[in-house]
Amino acid sequence: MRAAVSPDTRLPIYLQLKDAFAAKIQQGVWSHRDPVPSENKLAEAHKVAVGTVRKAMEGLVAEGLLERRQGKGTFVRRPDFGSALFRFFRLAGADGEVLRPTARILKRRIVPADQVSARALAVAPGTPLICLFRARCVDGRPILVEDIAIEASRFAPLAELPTDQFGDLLYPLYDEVCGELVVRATETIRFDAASPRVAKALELTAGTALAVIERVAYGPDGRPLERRRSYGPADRFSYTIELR
Amino acid sequence: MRAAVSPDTRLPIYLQLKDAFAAKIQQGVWSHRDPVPSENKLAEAHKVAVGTVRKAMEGLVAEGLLERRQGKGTFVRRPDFGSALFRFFRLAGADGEVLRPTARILKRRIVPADQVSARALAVAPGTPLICLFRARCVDGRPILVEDIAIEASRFAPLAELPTDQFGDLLYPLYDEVCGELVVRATETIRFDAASPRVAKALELTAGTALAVIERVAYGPDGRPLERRRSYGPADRFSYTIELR
DNA sequence: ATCATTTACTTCTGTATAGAAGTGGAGATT
DNA sequence: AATCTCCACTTCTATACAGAAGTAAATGAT
Repeated sequence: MRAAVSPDTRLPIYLQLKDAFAAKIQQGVWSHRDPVPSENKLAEAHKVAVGTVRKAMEGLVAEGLLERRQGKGTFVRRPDFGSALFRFFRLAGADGEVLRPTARILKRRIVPADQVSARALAVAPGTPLICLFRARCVDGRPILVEDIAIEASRFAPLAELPTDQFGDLLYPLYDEVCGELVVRATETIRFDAASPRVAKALELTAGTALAVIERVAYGPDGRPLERRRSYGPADRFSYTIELR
Repeated sequence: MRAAVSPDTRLPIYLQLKDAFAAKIQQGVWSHRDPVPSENKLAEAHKVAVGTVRKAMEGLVAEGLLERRQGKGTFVRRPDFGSALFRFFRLAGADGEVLRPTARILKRRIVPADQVSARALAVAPGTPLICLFRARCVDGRPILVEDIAIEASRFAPLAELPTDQFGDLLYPLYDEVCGELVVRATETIRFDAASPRVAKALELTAGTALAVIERVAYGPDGRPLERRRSYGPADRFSYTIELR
């Protein structure tokens, strides 16, 4: 979120602290299993008052990077976008149970980035990308298909890994196999008619109305890691937001 | 958001304060043009420390009810949903200028609430509702049409007011003419094919893909005030969200 | 008259302190 | 062995105070 390149004196201390803490989280110095150092320890270590540490923490909590539990400690919150996409689509079982969609890689190619992908991923046009075509299924029926593009050099292991070993969730894979952590994403929703390729994968007829969700996922340093276009039938789409 | 019916002792002071302040905003005691009382004044008035007032304020700022400006004061932020709908639709002028859509009431009826409307508005089925059919236009061309339902008893003046005097924005009208203030809303997006009635009003052919945005707007006491269904052409629809 | 300074307000930052409240383990009691 | 109490730790609430920094108007000098 924050650039955090400059040492940033002249910024308030609590903001400097916040950046410092954010960096620790990004670099994995603060893991998500055990608590981060206590407010007292941090205050002492940085030679500031506890209240200042607290204020820095509060910012990170508000941004969703940290989570506080009274009596226990403060923990790194690891975001889980794995199932986030399915907010958009009604796929509750008949009795309202939570359905765990499975994933299958239909195709994997390595291609040079075109103009659009290059800009989305902030790389030079022509940079080699790993492009995945993936289906998300419930009860064996495809609900969603996705075009995924990641930079080949950052995700080299995924160019070789057998596609049937990718598992259902990509972001944990990115983390474990490539050391790339997704902390943030933007999504844009629009509507379109199904192309023959997508229609076939979704077992629909071409021209059917689709919801298209275009996501760009960012790493802790703010650089885009992945571009993903998800296609699903428009009549299953439903999304609620809250305005103030 | 908060129920705030109970006097709520045993809650932390700063939360009680927050509720108290929220009530002041809702009731219009704190207007949106001049600043609310300063932290010092409020602390003195409520016999608490300034820091406690501050913390209460911070909550309201986070919720978007207040806005602080250093050196000047703290102000009530009046939400403006008037143009919010148009976040969803690309209607930038060729040169990126901001377009001010106009509104025209096409039809007004008073009908008893059906099951769905009744539940959305939290009234008994059969309660008289004012139903408006409205078009939003840019350059004289309809971009959006809306079905609007409000409780006739709460909005009685609008049953009589000539429809050409409604103006372009409804919420200010609700406030000024009926004393009903919208502070919050939820919107649900889905996709559908155009019915003949809507298609005609939008000057499209029936069956065209539409984006349907269903909004329920709430007053300060948390009661639903308005139910609104907006229809626009799907190919102009585009919406971006941020995930964390 | 115009410009600079002071003054009086506001919110913002930072420190220090005290005790409440939740959590979990060590040790005593039953 | 099971339960209870106490203790050491955590975050949370609340207070008090000092000075920084932004804003705007009154005041004074040129």
